[in-house]
Amino acid sequence: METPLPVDQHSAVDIEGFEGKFKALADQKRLQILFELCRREEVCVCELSDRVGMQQSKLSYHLKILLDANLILKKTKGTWSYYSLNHEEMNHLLSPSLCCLFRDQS
Amino acid sequence: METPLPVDQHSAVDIEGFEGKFKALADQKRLQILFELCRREEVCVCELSDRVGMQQSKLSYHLKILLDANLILKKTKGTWSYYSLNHEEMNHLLSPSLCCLFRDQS
DNA sequence: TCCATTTATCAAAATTAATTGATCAACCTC
DNA sequence: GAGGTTGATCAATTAATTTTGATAAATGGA
Repeated sequence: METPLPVDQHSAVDIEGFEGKFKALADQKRLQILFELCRREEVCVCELSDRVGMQQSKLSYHLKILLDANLILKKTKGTWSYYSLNHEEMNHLLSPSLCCLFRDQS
Repeated sequence: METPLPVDQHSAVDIEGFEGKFKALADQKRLQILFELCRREEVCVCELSDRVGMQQSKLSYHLKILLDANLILKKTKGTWSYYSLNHEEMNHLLSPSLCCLFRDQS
């Protein structure tokens, strides 16, 4: 049996939110997706599927995780879904040097 | 069957290394540990165990993951192990605003 | 030496996450 | 409306991670 959680209000609140974001980043395939999204403006699922060599259902699974973590954004046009990087969120999370990996070099 | 991996040399190399670091960050208990380590210089396992309310074997398991990811440092004195935050690595990884969560406010 | 303390590690069980192939809903064109 | 396309979701399987309690190694003190 463990003693109850430590009780730093501040940490409890903030840390919970970050777990999800780091979980989303903690996967090579999802990093690959983010890296790819960086290099294009908006990409539809079928194009992304080609680019990263991942079957559609698997890709949708990972995109959902990234979307739930608010690391990417989604725009729907008819049957198509276009995904893009949430630069603001990424920059808020990662160091400037790391951001470069996930942002256009220009 | 999936097509082979996408072939951006640069991404492949860099991304692989970050997966491990983000994996280490992707857990509430480990974020708690990091947060706690921030507020002290060097902390031994038994003190940390009290502070975060986690049994010793579990804590050692998580400390090892953080250590393997190079996010924390370890110093041994006799039977005691003292852990501390690897500020350099954390700062290299996280945004300045996020670093603050894991660094002394001074 | 004997005993208590600190910490790491192990194997088993429990929990959580990822993959797969199939299906479904929405939309578009003819 | 029929048929094709896009993309989300589902259930079942597989894989990976975490938890647990026990044990072991190393140290220090009586």
